[in-house]
Amino acid sequence: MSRQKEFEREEVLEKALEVFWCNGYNGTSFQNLTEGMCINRQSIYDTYGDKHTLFVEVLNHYSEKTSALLREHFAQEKPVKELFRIHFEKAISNIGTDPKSKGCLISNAALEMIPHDAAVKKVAQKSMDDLYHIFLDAVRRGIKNKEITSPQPAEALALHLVNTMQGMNTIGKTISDKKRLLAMMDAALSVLG
Amino acid sequence: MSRQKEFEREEVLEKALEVFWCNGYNGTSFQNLTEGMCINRQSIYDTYGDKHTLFVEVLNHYSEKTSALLREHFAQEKPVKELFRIHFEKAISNIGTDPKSKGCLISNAALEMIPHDAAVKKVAQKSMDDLYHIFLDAVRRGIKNKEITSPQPAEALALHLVNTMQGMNTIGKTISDKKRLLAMMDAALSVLG
DNA sequence: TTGTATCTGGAACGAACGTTCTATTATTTT
DNA sequence: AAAATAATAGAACGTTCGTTCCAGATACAA
Repeated sequence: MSRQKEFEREEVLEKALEVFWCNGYNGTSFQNLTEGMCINRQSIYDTYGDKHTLFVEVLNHYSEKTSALLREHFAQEKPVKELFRIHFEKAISNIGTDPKSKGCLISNAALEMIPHDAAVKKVAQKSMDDLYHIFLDAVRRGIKNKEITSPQPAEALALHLVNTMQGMNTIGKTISDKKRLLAMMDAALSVLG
Repeated sequence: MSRQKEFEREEVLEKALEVFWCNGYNGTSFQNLTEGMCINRQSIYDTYGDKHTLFVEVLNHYSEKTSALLREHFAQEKPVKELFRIHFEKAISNIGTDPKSKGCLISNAALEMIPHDAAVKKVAQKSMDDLYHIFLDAVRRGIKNKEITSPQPAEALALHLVNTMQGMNTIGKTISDKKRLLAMMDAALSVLG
């Protein structure tokens, strides 16, 4: 019939992700995209639609990828509290290391575009909900194992941990001292008992 | 000598604040500003300089105003844990009520403009540091009073509370269920002991 | 080979952007 | 009255934006 696609849809999507992640939505121009994605302007429109459509697809891709990784992480047969500790430590180690301190793409998009953008809000809600339920399952496991002794309900503990993650995304922009962040993490995790 | 200023510098600055708060920096056009500030385009340039200079002044103004209010709040002679509870409850009650869920202007600016904007980063760092020290003083008071029994160091507890505030700014964009947020707050505050 | 679809480069579109300039009117002090 | 500053309105600046159109080169299936 016809010529085949020469680039992998997903592969190029991740390049777009990188560009949006560095500059935000409004801060990213189409020229930034063509340069970063290494394909022609017209090919972007043909394959992904306009800028906003592309951005929403990028958000979805990012959300699904990070959720899958997180599910894998919490599927490990280790003590739940250790799994949380490892996860938070990873997040902290990214803060100072990442020279651009990009943080979480979804949170960045949420703060930049909600409440003006319904599509972005929908993705962000879904992503936040995924994160919440992964944490909630882990917390419930910890309670069942009697690892977690806090009298707080599992739902509240899970949401607290989600909140702690999101908070680190913000204060990581201005605080890069890992010792302080690790001590803070200890305090936040001490809730679990 | 000459004609007097007809508008109050600070008063109009707060109008600019409202506009930036609703739309973010990149999302705010100069036309938005002239309409929102109710003064002429040229008067803005004459009085506040260009868009970016104006924005930084707005950020500083907001930071100083909120810090002063917070200092007042924590100067009250009430149990420290109650003061924290009241403060967090206020933040939560703003989330659902505020139809635009604008959140904290500084955090929004931080996530939108850091790491590209050094001036914004500086203001955000100062603002975060102010918040931290107000919380830290309160925590220390609580420890001295033996209200706070947690073995965690005061610095870690204070940073944890700052982090919880910042986190709420993000998850408030997607979660408006106050019952869940209040339960989360209970979990976060339970760290204090 | 022919038809169909893909990729590329470049030009062009109208619109919006931040900013500057000019001209005019208004208000106050010397 | 004269001088100086403030405020207003409107036009214009050059850029950049997202988007569209076009023409030609390329690749593959029928």
